[in-house]
Amino acid sequence: MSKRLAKQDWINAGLTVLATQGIDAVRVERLAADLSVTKGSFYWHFKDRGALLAALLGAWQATATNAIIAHVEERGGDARSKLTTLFTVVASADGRLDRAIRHWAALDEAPRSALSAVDRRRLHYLQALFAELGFSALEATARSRLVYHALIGQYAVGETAKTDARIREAVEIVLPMLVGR
Amino acid sequence: MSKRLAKQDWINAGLTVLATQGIDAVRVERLAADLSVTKGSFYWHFKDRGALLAALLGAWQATATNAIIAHVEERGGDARSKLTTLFTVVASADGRLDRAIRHWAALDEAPRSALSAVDRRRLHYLQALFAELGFSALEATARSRLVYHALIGQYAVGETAKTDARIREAVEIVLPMLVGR
DNA sequence: CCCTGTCAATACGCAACCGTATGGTGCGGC
DNA sequence: GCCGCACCATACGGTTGCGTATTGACAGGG
Repeated sequence: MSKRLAKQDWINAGLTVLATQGIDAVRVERLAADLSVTKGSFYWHFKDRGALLAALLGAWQATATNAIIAHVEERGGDARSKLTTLFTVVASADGRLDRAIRHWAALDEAPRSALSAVDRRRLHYLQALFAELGFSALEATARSRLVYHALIGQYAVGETAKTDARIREAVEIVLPMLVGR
Repeated sequence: MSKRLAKQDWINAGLTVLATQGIDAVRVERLAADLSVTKGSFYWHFKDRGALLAALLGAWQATATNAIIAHVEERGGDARSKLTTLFTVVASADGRLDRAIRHWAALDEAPRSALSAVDRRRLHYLQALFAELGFSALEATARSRLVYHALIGQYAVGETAKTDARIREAVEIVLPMLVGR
C-alpha cells in the first residue's frame, strides 16, 4: 500500500483537478497534499509547474483528438448512424476536462493552439460525414459547424440531468433535421 | 484629469479583467495597479474581494439577461426575421465575458445559479420563437436547445475571424434548416 | 553488506495577495 | 478659512504558493 509515485501519478492528479476546478487550481503544493507527499517529490519529477502543465496538455491532446472519433468509427455504419452514435456518446460523456482546457486556452497560447488543432480535426471529420450524405462542400461545412458548436455548447452549458430524454430528442428530432434537406 | 474613483470604476475594471483573464485574475491589488491607486481605496468601497465578485456578477446579470433579447425585439418582425437578427447580433458580439462567467459558474455556486437563470430565460425566449413558427412544444424545445447550444458553442470555440462569411452561412444555410420542416 | 540510484522530507528565501489599522489629502459647505 | 466627509496612501501581519538546496529513506545489484 501507498507505494512511491511515478510521473504519471502527478499527471493523473493534475488532470483530475484540472477537470474539476480548472487550470488555476492546479498547484504543486495542492497536488502534493492530494497525493500525500511533499513537493520535494514533485520537483524530482518535473522541472517546474510549467512542465506539469505541458504534460497535462500533452496527455489531453493524445486522447481527446481521436477518442470519440475512433469510437464512432469502430461502431461503423453509414454516415447517419455514425452521427447517431456520436450524439449518444457525447451526451453521456463527461466534458469537464474539455471545458477546462477550453477555458485554459483563453488564457494561454500553448493550449490555444493545441485546442485549435483538435477543433479543426473534429470539424473536418464532421464535414466528411455530411459530404458522405451528399451535401455540397458549402452545405457540409455549414452543417458540420452547426453540429460541432451545438455539441461544444452542450458541454459548456453543462446540463447534468435527463440524458435519456436528451439523447432521444437529439436522435429523433434534431438529427433528422440535420441530415434532411 | 485622473479624478477620484467611484464604486463603478472598480466594477468596470473588474469586468474587463474578468472578461479577458478570467475570475482568478480578478485580484484587488492587481485592479488597484490597473487603476493607479492602492488597495486602500478598494477597501473603502468594498467590504472584501467577495463583495466585488458579487457586484461583478450583479452587473453582468443586469445586462446579460435582456441585452440581446431586447435588441432583437426592438427590431421586430416575425419570428424568422427575429432569428436572423439574433444570429447577426450574436455573431458580431464579444462573448468573452459570457465565457468567463460560464467558467466561473463551474467553480462557484453564486454564478452557477445566476447563469442557470439566464440560460432558462434565453431558452424560453427561443422556444417561444419556434412556437410562433408553428412547431409543437416538443419540436420547439428541441430546436431552441439546438440553437442555443450552437450559439453558446460559437462563443466557446471563440472563432475570431470572418464574421461576414459566417453570418451569411448562418442566415442562408443554417437558418432555413432550423425553421424548415 | 554496502553502495548507488531513485524518490521523498525538511527547511529556506521570495513574491503575490488578503485584510486591517491608521494617518493623510482635498473639496464642498458653512 | 476651517471642518468634516469621502477617498486614498502607508504600513503591517498572515497565508499561500513557487522554486532551491540539502539531507534522508529504501530497494536491488554487486
